[in-house]
Amino acid sequence: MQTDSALHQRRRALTTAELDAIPWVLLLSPLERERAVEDLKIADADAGEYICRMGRPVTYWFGVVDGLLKMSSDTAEGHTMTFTGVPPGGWFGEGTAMKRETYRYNIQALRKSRVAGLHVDTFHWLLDHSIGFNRFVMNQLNERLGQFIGAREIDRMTNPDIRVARSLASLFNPVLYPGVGEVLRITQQELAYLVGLSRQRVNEALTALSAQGAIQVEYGGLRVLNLSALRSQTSFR
DNA sequence: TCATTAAATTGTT
DNA sequence: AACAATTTAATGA
Repeated sequence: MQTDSALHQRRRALTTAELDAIPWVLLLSPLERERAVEDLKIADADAGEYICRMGRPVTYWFGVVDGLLKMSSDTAEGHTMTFTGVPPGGWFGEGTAMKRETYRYNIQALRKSRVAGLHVDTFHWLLDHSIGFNRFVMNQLNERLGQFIGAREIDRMTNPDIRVARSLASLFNPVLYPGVGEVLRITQQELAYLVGLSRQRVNEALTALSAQGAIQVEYGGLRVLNLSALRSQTSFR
């Protein structure tokens, strides 16, 4: 398996198309943008590869350009609990980057992904100079707080159909993951890993949601037809 | 560009 | 966990 230091060695500069996939770049002034873009690096991560690990010092603020990542944490009992998936357009680690602490979770690529990184020093420089950037980060923190509260409720749900629906809804969050759009590229196997269910059970849940008209199942992805229906999924069995 | 083949993903038991 | 059916990606003429 590749280590995150190997990831560092495979960095390169970004193409314009990749820059377009980064939601906060447009919020910067030309000067700020120049400095940020200069520092931005991108790397390909293979499936299963770690982007960052718990306890390691924060060196980068990361974002997903393409692919799908898994955010998880190792508990004291030795178990691994999955927090959430991170689809394209998602940036994470701003809380720990601000405090220059160590990562509080593991980030692992669920499939081959392209990950962008901004050095913490540049992250702080932007916080000190750019109002647009501050707005983005604040909005990000606020939105994620809401998502984590929602995630606690999801964990309490025993009904798999609801768990799948609510987890899907958070992956389709347009504020946190603007790169997703109408169709989320995710296989049923990947979703199963995220939700912690078998692929069969996920498939069953997706069929049910599809029958309700909330989503449309496609090959290698899912299309949202009714996001609020996914969010407000309650017990019906 | 098209046809063939391999690989990935899905639906079902 | 295993299977067949379907879809996509890769290959090479």
